[in-house]
Amino acid sequence: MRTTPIVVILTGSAPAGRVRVQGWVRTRRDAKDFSFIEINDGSCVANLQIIASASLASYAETVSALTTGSSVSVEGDVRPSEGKGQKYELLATDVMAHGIAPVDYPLQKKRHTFEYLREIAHLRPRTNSIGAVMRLRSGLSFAIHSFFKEQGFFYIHTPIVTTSDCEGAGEMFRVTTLDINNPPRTEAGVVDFNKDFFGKEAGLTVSGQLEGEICALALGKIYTFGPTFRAENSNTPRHLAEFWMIEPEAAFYRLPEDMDLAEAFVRYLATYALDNHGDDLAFFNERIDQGVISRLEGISTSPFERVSYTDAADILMRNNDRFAFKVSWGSDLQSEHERYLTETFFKKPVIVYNYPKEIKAFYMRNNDDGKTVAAMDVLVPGIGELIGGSEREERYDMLLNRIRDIGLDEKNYWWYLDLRRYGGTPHAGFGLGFERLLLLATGMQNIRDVIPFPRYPGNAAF
RNA sequence: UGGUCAGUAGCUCAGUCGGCAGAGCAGGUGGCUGUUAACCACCUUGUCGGGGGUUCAAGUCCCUCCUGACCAGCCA
Repeated sequence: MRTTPIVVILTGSAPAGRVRVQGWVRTRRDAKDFSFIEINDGSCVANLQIIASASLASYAETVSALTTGSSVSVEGDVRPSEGKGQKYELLATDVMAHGIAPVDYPLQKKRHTFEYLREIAHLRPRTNSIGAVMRLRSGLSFAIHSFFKEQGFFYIHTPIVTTSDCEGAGEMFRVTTLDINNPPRTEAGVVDFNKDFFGKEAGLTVSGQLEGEICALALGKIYTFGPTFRAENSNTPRHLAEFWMIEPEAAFYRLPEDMDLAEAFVRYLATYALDNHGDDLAFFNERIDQGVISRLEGISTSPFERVSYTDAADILMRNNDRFAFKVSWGSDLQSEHERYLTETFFKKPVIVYNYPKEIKAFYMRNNDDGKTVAAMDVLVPGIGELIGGSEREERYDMLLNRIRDIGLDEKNYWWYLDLRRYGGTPHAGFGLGFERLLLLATGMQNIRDVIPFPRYPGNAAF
């Protein structure tokens, strides 16, 4: 007999008839002549209630031995529930245990802290919260591809191992096959990376942007969606050492089109979550964050605020008395400033654009005012920076001067400069941190709980 | 990495002024029975994060180390 997912049974317009379900026991309650068994198979947040009669052949040996966490196959007939709280239930004709969980099963029938669940990452996907996160994560991953396909973007695979550092994006993890206890050295005594596997220093990518630009200047519109690594000693609820980033890049786009794309993208994903993950969102709204659905509805329906850095700085300077760090034109926006703009002043997602060039990366396009670059950040309530993007400097001389001005070695960027020499075009793109999007979509507080196996300083178990 | 707070039973936590180690849940036994984190009664469970110090006496005060969370920085 084929197995029926619990989500299919519970969302059916009529009882599903004779079925087999397979999953894990959440709880068992014994009545006089039968037991209630609630099982969850991961297909949805809801459990299926099983009625296991004491007259079953397997009752004494199997049913009465079932504990929270045990795995079972159950066959029976779906029928309308006699009790309150569920539409259907399964009257079992056979209950078979695959594995009985001993009494030291770490997940109890009660609320656990997320800190505790991180210590048992091999079992936490069986919880309602993490299960819902992972289903939504899967759904939004699919939606990302749908959006870009609909918009005519091609999915590009940029390298994980790289020898180019996207300057300013962060510290890289080193990739090497050298013997770290006895590396080859040059006559000067420094480690000789010419003898390393790739013939030079290599690391894990901190961004696919530079390679993305290569492909955009051939295919027009592209995006990447892959793992990204930052070896920063960051200890916050918003940072991971390994995270997934979406980076679209489009030839002939300028900053306004880039902002339009970012806004349409976030709105599409919010709408997708509301339309396709209502049950999981209802769970988050009830148990995690009572504002999450209304926030997604706001994103889905109302335009983002757009404000230039200069105007944003004016707003902040008028309220300087409320900040620990006072704002003046040219200062970088601190977390408290970003959150004031999006959470207090505008109370919705805000796109800040045209930042002072001194506080932004070398590849961003200089504006004609000589002071600012065509950069933009999308700030959202509760998180701060969700997206960072820019129009790229496509003018060869301007880019070369910028590289020299800030002391980078132009030889390391020869191919990046070549793109400007051979048929360069205006182009723009941005990076969106997938886990930060999931924080927004779930209302979860810590980024370590929206990825199955989080990596952060001191932690890469599992 | 800096700042703040925390670490007590398997889990979630209380523990007052330094004076016998506690509750709920989980687990066990019995009862009840269409339950919903089932319910009722009784019972079991401790390296009070590690080390050192002060004291007649330390979960409690001091020093130190470890671990975690939050805030800040780095950014997505």
